Amino acid sequence: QDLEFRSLLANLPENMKVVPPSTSKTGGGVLELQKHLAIDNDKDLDKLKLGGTDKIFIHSRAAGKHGADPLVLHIGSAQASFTLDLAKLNPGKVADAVAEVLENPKIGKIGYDIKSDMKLLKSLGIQLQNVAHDVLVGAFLLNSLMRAQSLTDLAEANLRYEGPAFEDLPTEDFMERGGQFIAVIRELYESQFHALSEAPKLVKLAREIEWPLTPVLADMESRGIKLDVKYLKKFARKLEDSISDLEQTIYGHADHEFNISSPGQLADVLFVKLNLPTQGVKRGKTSFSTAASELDKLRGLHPIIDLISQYREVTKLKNTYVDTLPEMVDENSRLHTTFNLTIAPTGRLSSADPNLQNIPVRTELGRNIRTAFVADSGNVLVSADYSQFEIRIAAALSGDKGMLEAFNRDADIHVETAALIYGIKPAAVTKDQRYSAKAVNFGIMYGLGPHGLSVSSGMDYGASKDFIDKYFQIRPSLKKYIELLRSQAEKQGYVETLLGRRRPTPDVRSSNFVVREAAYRAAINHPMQGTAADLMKLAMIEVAKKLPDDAHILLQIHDSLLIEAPTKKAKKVGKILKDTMEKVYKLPVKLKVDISTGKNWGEL
DNA sequence: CGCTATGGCCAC
DNA sequence: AAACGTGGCCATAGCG
Ligand SMILES: [Mg+2]
Repeated sequence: QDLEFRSLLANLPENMKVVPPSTSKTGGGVLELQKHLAIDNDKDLDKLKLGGTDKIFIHSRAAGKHGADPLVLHIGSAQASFTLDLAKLNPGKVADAVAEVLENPKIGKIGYDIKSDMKLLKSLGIQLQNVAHDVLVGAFLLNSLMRAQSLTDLAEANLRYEGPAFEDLPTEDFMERGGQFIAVIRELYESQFHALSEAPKLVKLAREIEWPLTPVLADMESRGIKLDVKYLKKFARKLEDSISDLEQTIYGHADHEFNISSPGQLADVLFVKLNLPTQGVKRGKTSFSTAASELDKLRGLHPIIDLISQYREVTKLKNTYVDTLPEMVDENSRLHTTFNLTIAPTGRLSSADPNLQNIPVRTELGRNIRTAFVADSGNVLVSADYSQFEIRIAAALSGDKGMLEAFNRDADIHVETAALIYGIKPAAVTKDQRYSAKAVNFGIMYGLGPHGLSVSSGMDYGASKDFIDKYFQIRPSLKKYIELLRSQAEKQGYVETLLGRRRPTPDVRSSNFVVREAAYRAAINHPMQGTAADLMKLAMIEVAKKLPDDAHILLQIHDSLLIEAPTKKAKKVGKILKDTMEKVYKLPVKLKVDISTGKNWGEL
């Protein structure tokens, strides 16, 4: 009915369903629909004609995750579009019909979330070449604060589309509206092409980073990483025993059973039943906080505190990782994450379902989970970590002489910072002094203030203020740089990374102090976190090009890459990684990458 | 039962 | 009221 002759179509044989060019009324806007043909039997595949074009538009749907069990492929040029019923068509014949176009590096591919299309095509044995534009990523580059990201959201916001949603459609409707999908993607592309013409840095960022990164991420997600499920199940039983013991001891101290995982019930036990002091303990909306930072203030007052901390650590590991990850492996015991490109305004990737960017490493107990991530037989895992990545970038962006000099002679930046602040020689810096300096080196990049430092360090407010003042005395360029960012956020309305990735800063003009200051801190952090993210992406593209065919990037964790490679090639791969990553971009600061190799991730 | 808010905590 | 940035996910609790 959108096209006004649905009933006519319904009475035609499938292969006669040719819809002529038309316009589709969609409320305020009008979609320019091209001639469209649905193909659901192999002999009609020869009707698929996309020749004589340098761009094609695609969109697809699969029943399974990561492109498994493909259902539909919409594919179109500026003149005509086609819908392939992949459930009915022979996969080999589909591949024969479309590979010439999809694998042709001279024909640019344009879509919405092309990474998903690429994974579907991979499952058909098709390696899509030449990502020319992704309207999801394009919209995000133009406004990285954009949260409404569905195709319908984009069409409504940019094309004045007011028709029915494109999401949550029965497959039948998804197929029937192929012409509309292609038309919306084409019109969003045209709209973004125009908008980007006024932001040449974003065009370059897209062309040199986001588009070439897309196939790299699709490969990483499709390949997955092997999990030793047996090992984790054994670890689960250990944790279970530990949890039972902790529970019984905690109930003993409380004199009754309660749900330790309920912050409300726990607060009741601590502050009412056991009468522990609430002075200096943070208040939440509902009750006194029982967060780890608050339990620290009560440690030593009662043996139950330490038990609760242990209970939290063990149940966190068991519920979030040990019990969950084995449920998510494929038939080859491999885990497939999804790397999202359009969540973090700084340009970082995020990882979800499962999140493989937050696998524990800090505690001995937690590191057991990393041990369960293993190389396939005959292979090893190779990790490559940028050392002090964001702080080095802070030095480069601010041009701070002291920091640049320290990094360029490979000094320990936290020791150097402590020595300057305390006015002593680096060799005389104590562990505590280094620890304080480290907290500030990191904190400054997040817009840390005296209050925050006092809360996290235990120093009083005055001492914290002195410490930060001294810090800026020894890093004057960094202070100036932060002031510049605050001013840019306010006067220009956005801040940007070295490569021009923008973050709009509307909230620095908020009348609410909390909202306004939070916006300034995000603005300060953006160029450092974002430049690191940009350079890591660039490194991934280069690494993927240079690795031998039997070595593969599996994961990216912001400043590190995890690679799976044949044991025999581990050394060679390590060299490629270190060399490529350290030289990724010409900066006034040296970049340093540490390489490590092992059979599992816990060894690295 | 699914959705949302809250408190909490894992990573960089 | 909060005071340190970027994420994702867990259990609990309340609601319709
Ligand atoms: Mg590191």
